[in-house]
Amino acid sequence: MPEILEAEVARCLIEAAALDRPIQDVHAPDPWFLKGGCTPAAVREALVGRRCTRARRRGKLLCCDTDRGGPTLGLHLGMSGRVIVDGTAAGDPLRYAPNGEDPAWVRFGLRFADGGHLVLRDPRRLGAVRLDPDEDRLGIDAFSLRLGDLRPLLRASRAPVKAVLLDQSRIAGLGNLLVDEVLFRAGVDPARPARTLDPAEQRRVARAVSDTLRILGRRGGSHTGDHIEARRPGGRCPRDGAELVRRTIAGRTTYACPVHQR
DNA sequence: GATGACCTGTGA
DNA sequence: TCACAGGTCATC
Repeated sequence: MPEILEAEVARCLIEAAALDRPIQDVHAPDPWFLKGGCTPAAVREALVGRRCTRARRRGKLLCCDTDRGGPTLGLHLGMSGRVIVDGTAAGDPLRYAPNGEDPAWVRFGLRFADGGHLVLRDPRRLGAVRLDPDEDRLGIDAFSLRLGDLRPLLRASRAPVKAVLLDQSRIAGLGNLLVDEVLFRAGVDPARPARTLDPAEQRRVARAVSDTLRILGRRGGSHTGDHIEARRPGGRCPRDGAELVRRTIAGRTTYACPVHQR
């Protein structure tokens, strides 16, 4: 599913292919998909005639600024959303999500005056579009997370370390798969109360976040982790061969190695 | 901070 | 036919 890596790929696609093209029409066939109280008519009114000037990202949220004082268009991919510009989709096929092309899955689109279009396709309908999203509700972007940012977050919480890493208001961008991969690499049990991590473990987690984003980013997304293939009942740890333990932590399915994640 | 609802395609 | 996947939000 889309996490920060998929969002970044989508941002790059928008930046490369959708900026500075006048918006001629807005396609919003699914009012439910529009959040923050806006309607298809309001979005059309706000965007038609403008151009996107910049594509930014904070965590998993895509922000497209528009010209002449227009609103920022916020796009969220939910768990199955993909951005498509002129028929080209960003990134690899998604795991746990359909990858077909059913037109009914198009939840939102911009048609440009030149005839091209930007589309958000989301079979599961858990994505969202809104105008002027509140970006400050999100914490520090995971790409810029440093040990000095992470340490106080961990020290301040009795919740499982996994819950802290998943909390978008503290660290923006990490989803279920990336967090499991990070803790796998760091050798830390996801259920450990965050504040019980010692300085060496804090360092390993901070390092694992940046390593994981860099390495999986190069490989092509959050579904390319070392840990992912073992992510099934009976799966074995690729590091030491132990059978992974499946639990629910922070409300999410969690796989961890009972031998080296302590 | 934890839990369940939201939504729907997939695979058993 | 049904459990399950998961990001986010409302509610406890």
